[in-house]
Amino acid sequence: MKSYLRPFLLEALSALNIAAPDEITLELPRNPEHGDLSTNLAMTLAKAEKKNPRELANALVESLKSRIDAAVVTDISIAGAGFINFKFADTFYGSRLKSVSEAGEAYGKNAKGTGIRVNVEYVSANPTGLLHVGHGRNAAIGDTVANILHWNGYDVTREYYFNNAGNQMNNLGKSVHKRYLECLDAAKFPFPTVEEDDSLYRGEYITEMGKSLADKHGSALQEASEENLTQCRKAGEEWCFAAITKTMVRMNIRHDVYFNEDSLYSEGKVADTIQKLKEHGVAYEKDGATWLALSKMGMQDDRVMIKSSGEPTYRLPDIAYHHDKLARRKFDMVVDILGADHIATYPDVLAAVKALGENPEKVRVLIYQFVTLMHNGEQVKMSKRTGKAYTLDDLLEEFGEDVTRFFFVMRSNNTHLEFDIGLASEQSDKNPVFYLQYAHARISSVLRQAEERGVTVNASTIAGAETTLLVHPSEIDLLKLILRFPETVARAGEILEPQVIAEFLREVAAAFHKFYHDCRILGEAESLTNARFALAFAAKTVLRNGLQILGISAPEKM
RNA sequence: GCACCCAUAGCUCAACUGGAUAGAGCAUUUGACUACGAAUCAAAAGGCUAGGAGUUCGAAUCUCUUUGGGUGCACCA
Repeated sequence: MKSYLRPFLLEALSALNIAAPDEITLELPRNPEHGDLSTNLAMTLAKAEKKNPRELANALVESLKSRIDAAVVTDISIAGAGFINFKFADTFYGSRLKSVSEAGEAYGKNAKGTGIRVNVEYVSANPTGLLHVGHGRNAAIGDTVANILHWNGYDVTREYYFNNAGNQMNNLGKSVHKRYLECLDAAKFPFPTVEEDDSLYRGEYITEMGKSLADKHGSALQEASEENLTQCRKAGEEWCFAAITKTMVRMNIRHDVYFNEDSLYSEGKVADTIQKLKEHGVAYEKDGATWLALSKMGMQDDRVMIKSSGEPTYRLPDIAYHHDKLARRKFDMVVDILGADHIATYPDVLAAVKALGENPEKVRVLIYQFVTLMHNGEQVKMSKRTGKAYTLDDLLEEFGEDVTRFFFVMRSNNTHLEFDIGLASEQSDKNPVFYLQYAHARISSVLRQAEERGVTVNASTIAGAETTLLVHPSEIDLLKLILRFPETVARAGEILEPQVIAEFLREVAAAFHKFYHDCRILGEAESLTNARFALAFAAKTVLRNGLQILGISAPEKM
């Protein structure tokens, strides 16, 4: 609809000698009495043109009426302070249904991002343990955003920044070694309590690793030498990596690139970065440490990049990593998915990237708020002390990948997410995932029955259908939604919010259920049945494609 | 103490980045299966968008401020 009107609006503007604004906003009015689309063009231009908005609107409407086919747009009117409202003919929607069958599995895609290489980095959990619930939201958002960008035509690389260097990894090695010792002789080498050493990892998986090392090597690794600790660390890293990828696969997620942090060191990129920062005058030495001069870049305090001990802080490899993505690998756009606890860290990195001559606007940082697990109205606490926490695997085990993924993206990124365990396990109308899937299964069921009656419904059904027969309000509502899918994908691609897709699909499902309730499909006159087959098939296409973007299955039966 | 995020129906959240009468789901109440899946549909009720001031044709949205939550403020990541 919008794409139908835009050219006419541009023509009308130029006929009136008015420069077109960058963006012509066309909106769906909340109130259906205001027509099917509306624009505030006259109001936004009134000031610059020094005209009364309504006067301007009048001129525009006159000009539009002479250009637009009255059989397609049945009414163009002015309302309120100067809104121009458009009313489309009911038959217009049906006539556009062909676009669904022509595109098929690609319906909803656009080519906006053609030729633009984008790197989406998500999950990126340290290989020091199992993925927990928070990582789940990161994973679901990241993967869905990657899908959304793909549907917008971008050339997408899915990347996992594998944080396998640094202090946390050493702590992992130490923890495994202590468990290993405990396994050899618990009396002689008791595992330290939290009070004694709070840097240790305490999950059961550490004990498991210690045990397997003890089985394999006996007492050979007993000495806490660097060599032995390295071996423990390696074993821990491998174990965690295997566990993490397994969880990802289960969630229907496959990264294209696992970028190892330690490669930044081994390939000299960290050293190179610090060198370049110094050349640009934004790094200096003080008190035996190397600092990033953020105060020179309009920020408050300088921060340490290399500690006086010689170890880098997280900041330095992060800068090197982003510089690598932009300068060496030349991505046109870089998307980072970060939890709210990292909100204060990325401006440093962006400032440094800018100092290195790259455009920080190429980096889009998506911050998501935390997840609280709720059960019977009470918060499920996670315990650091015992190392026991609800893992992502637990959720997948209990609810399956569809429900888990959906719950993580059904709220906008920037709102706290309540993951209601009771609701997720409910296989009923309360559970929004089933609502969507049920609509898809219901359509599938009808199409199966058509098949039994010797009618195969497919894309050519739409091409051959008499769509002018689709005039029931429920049919029109469903048609409108189906046709809005491409612009919804485009919008999701602009704001990078998966929730937009989830909410849209809920609307489509609701419109289908209502249509199904109000209008019979089977057993009507052949032409009407066929038209409704076409509509149902189009709805199924939208649901299937949309669910695919969310990484959720579209079942034929439930 | 300083910075960032948030506050919308009883609960969980929307509101197309400034548009017209703020919308959904759940919960509550009440209706609809002798025809395609009732995991569905329909109806009712529910609001001074936390409080206050400002910006303009127009504010839940932008600015300031008060209150009440979250997060971060290391030579941790």
